[in-house]
Amino acid sequence: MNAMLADIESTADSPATGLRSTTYHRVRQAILADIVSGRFAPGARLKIAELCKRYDLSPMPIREALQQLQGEGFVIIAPNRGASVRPIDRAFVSDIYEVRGALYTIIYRDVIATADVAFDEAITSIQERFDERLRENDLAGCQELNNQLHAAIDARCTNAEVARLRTRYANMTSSLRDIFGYNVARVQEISEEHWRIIEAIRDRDLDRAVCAAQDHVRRAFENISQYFDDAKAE
Amino acid sequence: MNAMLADIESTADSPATGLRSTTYHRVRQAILADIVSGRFAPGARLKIAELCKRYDLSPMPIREALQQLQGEGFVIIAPNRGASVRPIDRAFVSDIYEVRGALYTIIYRDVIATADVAFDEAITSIQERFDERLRENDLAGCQELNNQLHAAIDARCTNAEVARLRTRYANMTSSLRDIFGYNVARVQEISEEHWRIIEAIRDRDLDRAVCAAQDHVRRAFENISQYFDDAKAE
DNA sequence: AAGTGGTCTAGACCACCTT
DNA sequence: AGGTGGTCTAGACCACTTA
Repeated sequence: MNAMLADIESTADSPATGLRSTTYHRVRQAILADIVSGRFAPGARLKIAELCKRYDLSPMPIREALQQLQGEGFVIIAPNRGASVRPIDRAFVSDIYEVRGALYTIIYRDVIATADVAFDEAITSIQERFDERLRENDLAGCQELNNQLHAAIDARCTNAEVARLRTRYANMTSSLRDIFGYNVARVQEISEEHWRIIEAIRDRDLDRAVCAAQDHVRRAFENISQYFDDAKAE
Repeated sequence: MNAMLADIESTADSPATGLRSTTYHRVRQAILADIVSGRFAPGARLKIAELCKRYDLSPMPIREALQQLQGEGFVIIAPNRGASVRPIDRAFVSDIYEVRGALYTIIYRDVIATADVAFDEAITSIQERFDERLRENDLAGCQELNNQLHAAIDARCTNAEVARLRTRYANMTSSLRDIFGYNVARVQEISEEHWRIIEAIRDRDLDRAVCAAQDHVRRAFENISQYFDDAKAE
C-alpha cells in the first residue's frame, strides 16, 4: 500500500456520509492538493504512468479522478493525448475575478440581512488582529486572518451554489498567490479595503458594501495581473 | 458496435480539435442528453450494469463519463453506492437562478458596451417574430425564438467562464421546462419582459437593462417555483 | 517503423444491503 | 449467508508522434 494516500480523509467535499472512502476519491484529493499547492504547475502534463508510480495504483482509478477534475475545470483532457493542469492565463484569471465580483451582490445581500452586533464585533476583531500582524510584518499571519475574515463573511450566504463556486475559484487561483507572494504595500492596501467593507456592513449599507467588495476584488486582480505583464516582458 | 452512440459527434464541448472522439466522451454526451431531455429524471439511479447494456460497453468508459458529469454537477456519486441524476429541489433551482441573475451584471456590461444599431435591430426583429408566433399560439416557436434572443444577447459577453456557467445552468434546468411546459399567460408576460430589456439596451441604459433582466429571471423562477408547491401539496 | 502513452475489456474483488 | 452492484487490476489494443 501507499503512504501518500494514507492520511487523506474526507474533507469539504465528502461531508460525513459515514461511507468508506474510495481509491479514486483519495487520488482526486491528492492530485487536487498537488495542483492547488503548485506542485503540479498550471499547464503541466499529468501522465498516467507517472501518477501510477507516484500513488502506486493501476491506471483506472487515476483516470477516474482526472475525469472528475476535468469536470470541475482543474484539469484538461485531450482525447488520446492525456491530461494536463489547466493553464492559467490573464484572461482566465480576469474572467474568474469578474464572476467573483458579481457573486458579491448575492453574498452581501445575505450578510446585511442577517448582520447583528455580534457579527459586527466578530469581523472588526478579525481585522484588528490583521492590522496587528501587519505592524509586525507577519504576512503569513495576515493571510490567515484574511482567510478568516472572508470565511466569516461568506458563511452568511445561504446560497450553496455560490459557496461551491467560491471554493472552486479560490482553489484555482491559490497557486498564484503562493507563486507570487504578497508585498507589504499591497497588504496595507488590503487592510484599508477591508475596513471600508466592514464599515459598510456596520452601516447596513448594501450598495456600499457590494461596491467596496467589488473594488477589493478588482484591486486583487490588478495586483496579480501585473505579474502576467512581467512574465510577458521577460 | 452500438447504434445509440454512433451519431454523437463533437458539439459544444470538444471544439474542433481534429482529434478522434473517445468512447467515454460519446457516452458522456449520451448520458447528458438523456438527463437534459428528462429521460433520466432528477434523482434517478444510474446503474452501471444497465448503462452497460444500453450503450453496449464495459463498465470503465461509463464510469469515466459519470465521474466527469459528477464534476460538472449533473450527477451525484456515493462511494460504493453508485451514481444518480442530481435531484433538483426548490432550493437548488432558487440558488441557480440567483447566480444567473448576478451574472447579468457582467453580461449586460458587455452588451451595452458593444451594442450598435445592427444589434438593436437584430434583437428587435427576433422579439417581433416571437410575438407573431405567440399570436398564433405556437408556443414551441416562442421557445425557439426565446432561445435565439438570449443566445444573441449572451454572445456579446466575452467572459468565457460566464458562458460556461450559463450553459451548465441551462442544461440543469431544461428538463424542468419540458416537464412543466409553458402556458400562454406566462409567455405573454415573457414577451413584455423581453421588450423592457430590449428598450433598455436601445437606450444604452445599463442599470435598467440589468434590473429588467434580473426581474425576468426572478419571474421565471417564481413560475417554476409554483410547480414545486403543487408537487408538495399532492 | 518504432515508441510513447492513452483507452478499453474481462474478470476478480469487495462493500453494503437483504433475509 | 446470499445477493446486488460498485471498484480495481492486469494486460491487450490502438491513436498519435518521432525518426
